Amino acid sequence: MTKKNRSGCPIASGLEIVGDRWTLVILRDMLTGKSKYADFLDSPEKITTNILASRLSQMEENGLVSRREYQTNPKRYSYHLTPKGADLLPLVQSLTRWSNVHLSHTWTPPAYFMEMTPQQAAEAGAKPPA
Amino acid sequence: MTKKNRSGCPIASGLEIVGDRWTLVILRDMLTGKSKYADFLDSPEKITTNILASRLSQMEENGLVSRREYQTNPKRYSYHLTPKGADLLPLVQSLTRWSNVHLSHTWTPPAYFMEMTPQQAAEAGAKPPA
DNA sequence: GTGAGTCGCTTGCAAAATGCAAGTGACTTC
DNA sequence: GAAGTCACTTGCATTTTGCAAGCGACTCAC
Repeated sequence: MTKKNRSGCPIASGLEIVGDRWTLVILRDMLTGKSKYADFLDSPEKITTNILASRLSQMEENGLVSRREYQTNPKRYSYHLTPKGADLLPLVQSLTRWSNVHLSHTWTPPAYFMEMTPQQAAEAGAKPPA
Repeated sequence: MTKKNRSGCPIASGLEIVGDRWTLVILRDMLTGKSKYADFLDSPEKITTNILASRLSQMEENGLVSRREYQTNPKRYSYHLTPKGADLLPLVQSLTRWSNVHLSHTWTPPAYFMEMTPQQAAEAGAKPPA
C-alpha cells in the first residue's frame, strides 16, 4: 500500500486494494459468513492481531466492508461486506479455480461457494451476526 | 513472500504466488505481447530494475514464465508465459472488470483482451519475440 | 467484591520487502 | 576508442510485516 495510483490501469489500480497477502483471505472469511474479530483470528492462516486490525480499517477506507456496532458497553463491532466488497467474489472464485488446478495440496471449497453470486454474498454480508 | 503455506486454502496459497503489487502487472504485459526486460520497464507503472529482476525470477521459480535465450553474445533472455501462467488470465480479467466498475479513472482495456482465452494467451506467450 | 478470564484492539521492536539511485559487464555504434 | 545500450546487481533508506506483550472495558466464578 505504498505509492498510490501508479497508472490508470485497472490491474495496477485494483492491486493497490487487493494486492497483498491478507485482504482476500479476510474477504473469503466474510464470504463464508464470518463477521467478528475473533472469527477472523480463528482461521487456519493465523493472521496476527495488528495486521487484522490494520487490514480491516483499510478495507473500510476502501469501501469493501462496513463496520456495525453490535453491542455497546463495551463497544463491539462486526464487519460486513459492502456490495463493492461482495463484487470481488468472482475474483476470489477465479483464484480458487486456478489454485485448485495448478497448486497441489489445496482443498476444493464446497460447491455452494463456487456457485455463489455477488448478490447472494452481499445479502449474507448485510445480515446481522448470527 | 515470507511465510509459505499457511494453509491448504486455495485462496491463501494462490496469494503466496500472485498476492503482491507487481506480479500481475508483469503478467498483464506478457498477456499483451511483451517479452523483454526493457519492455516491462517501459510500462506506465515504472517498476524498478531490481524489483523486476526479482519478480521475473520468482515467477520462473513458480512456473508462471519460462526464460528463453534469444541471442548469445551477450546472452539475452526473453520471458514467456507457461500454460500455468496463461491460466491466470481469467483472474486478471476478473480484477479488470471489478476495477472498471468500482474504481474511477481506470481505463477499459480493448475488447480482445477481455475476450481472450488462456489458450490464446499461452500461444502468444509461446511465440518467439517479434 | 476481588481475581481470573475474554474480547478487541494497540504498542514496541525485529526482520523482511520495497524503492531509489548508482554501478557493472558485455557488447554495438559512431 | 569513446559513448551508448541492455540486462541486470548492489547499497542503502524507507516501509511493511510478523511476533509478543500489554491494556481497557467489561463478565463471570466464587
